[in-house]
Amino acid sequence: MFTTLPRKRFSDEIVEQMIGLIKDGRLKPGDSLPSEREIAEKLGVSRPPLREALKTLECLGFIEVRQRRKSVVKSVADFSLQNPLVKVIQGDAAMVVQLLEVRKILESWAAAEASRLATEENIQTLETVYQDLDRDFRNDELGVDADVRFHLSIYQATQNTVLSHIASTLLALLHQTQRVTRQVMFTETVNKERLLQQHHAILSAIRERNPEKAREAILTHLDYAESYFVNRS
Amino acid sequence: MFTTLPRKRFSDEIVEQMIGLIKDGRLKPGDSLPSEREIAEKLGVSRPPLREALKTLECLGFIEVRQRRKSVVKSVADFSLQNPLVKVIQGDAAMVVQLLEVRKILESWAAAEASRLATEENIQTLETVYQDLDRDFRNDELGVDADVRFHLSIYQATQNTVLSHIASTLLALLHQTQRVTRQVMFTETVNKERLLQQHHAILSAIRERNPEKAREAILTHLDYAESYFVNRS
DNA sequence: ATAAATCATCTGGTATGACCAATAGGGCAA
DNA sequence: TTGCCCTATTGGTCATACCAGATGATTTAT
Repeated sequence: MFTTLPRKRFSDEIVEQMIGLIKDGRLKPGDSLPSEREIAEKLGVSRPPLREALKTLECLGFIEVRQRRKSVVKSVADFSLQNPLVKVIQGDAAMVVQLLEVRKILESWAAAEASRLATEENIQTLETVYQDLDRDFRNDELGVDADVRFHLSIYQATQNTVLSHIASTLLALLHQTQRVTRQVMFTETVNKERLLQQHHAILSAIRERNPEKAREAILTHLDYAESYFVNRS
Repeated sequence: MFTTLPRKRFSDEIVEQMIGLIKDGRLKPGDSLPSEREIAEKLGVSRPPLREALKTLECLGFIEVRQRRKSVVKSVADFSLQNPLVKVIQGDAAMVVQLLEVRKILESWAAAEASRLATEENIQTLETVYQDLDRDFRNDELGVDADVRFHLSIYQATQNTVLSHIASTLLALLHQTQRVTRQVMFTETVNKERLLQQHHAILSAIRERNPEKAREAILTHLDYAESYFVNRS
């Protein structure tokens, strides 16, 4: 007779509504949100539930909340550097290896698929990021950011949004662990050259639209990273 | 000289601390947390930031917050049915296909790996879940829960925690969309038989420790699901 | 004695209003 | 024009209060 009313928490409803706005394009990446007080008033809720909703959205990677600045809508592309899940994996060598394993599976497929489906724009992005990586290395920087962006760009070139979203989570996990590994790695200059060359191979393969080559290039790269990590531990 | 103090938000610190407790095993899946007021007092913070921390933990899949009940620690295994990300994918046919694509990649690998690494316990779990699925079907239920558990069990049998965690997110997305698809699917009884047989094939292959067969069985299953979904849309 | 109804208590969800620290932007002074 | 300072505004936090529903023990009726 009567359908039970949802009685959902306000925060969840707000989350849904805002995701809807983002999906519809009424909120675009880069847009900044009004202040919390303003949003709360417009929605007719108080700040605490609103803040919980923002927390959730931050957690899901849709927005970035910055102290004393307005929150901004992120692109799914922007990986969340402060993902708390990082804490789970950090310092756990076994998990780093497991993470690499998962990356091998997904990224080898992504590279092959990107070779087929990448748009000109996707390839342009990859080239740019590669240049950034090259510059970072020459400036004796670790280039972790550029590296993560490079791999993320590959995922995006598959035109698979779901995959991109998962990848951004995975790579955020990577971001922290990388920093330590690389510091050791770069005590030998040759490693830099090798890494750069591996990335170049991946880029070339995708540009040449050669799926098999791209897959192999990625696997070579990840195997190299893994062997280095395993030997170090 | 002086290291800059973190000045992190309380909520983030709480999240880290609780994840630490879970990692250390001092909080085990199934344990119920004290009440919010109690935790807040012990931590020396007020409820709002504490609640934001709990929101984050819920979002990450570590705990489940239930109205008027105490929050409980979840196993990474337990997929969160109310994952807000569901709302993004829901009703978006393109994303459902993308999701299936990602599952093919991960799950075919997982099935093969499970065939190699599954413990006796893992296989026992799979058998039990398969029986549940069979029972549900015979009782004219949709068996979405059992289905999700079945596939999740395969991921867990790979002994890769990172993968299991990702999978639980993916399968939570699936959970909602499945319900609709199946209702249509089961208007024809033959589909039930076929699904059951496909699951049995997967189970058998893993039990026989035959990675290639397991991989093929999974792909057959997912291809079947995809074709059904694509034709329906 | 047992089963059912009752009620105080506890829970999470929300509201309100206040304060803090740090930033951004405008106005002021040089 | 340039550089500094001040203030309004922002997110982060606290304290308190109230609500509605679940819990569990107590009381009541059988």
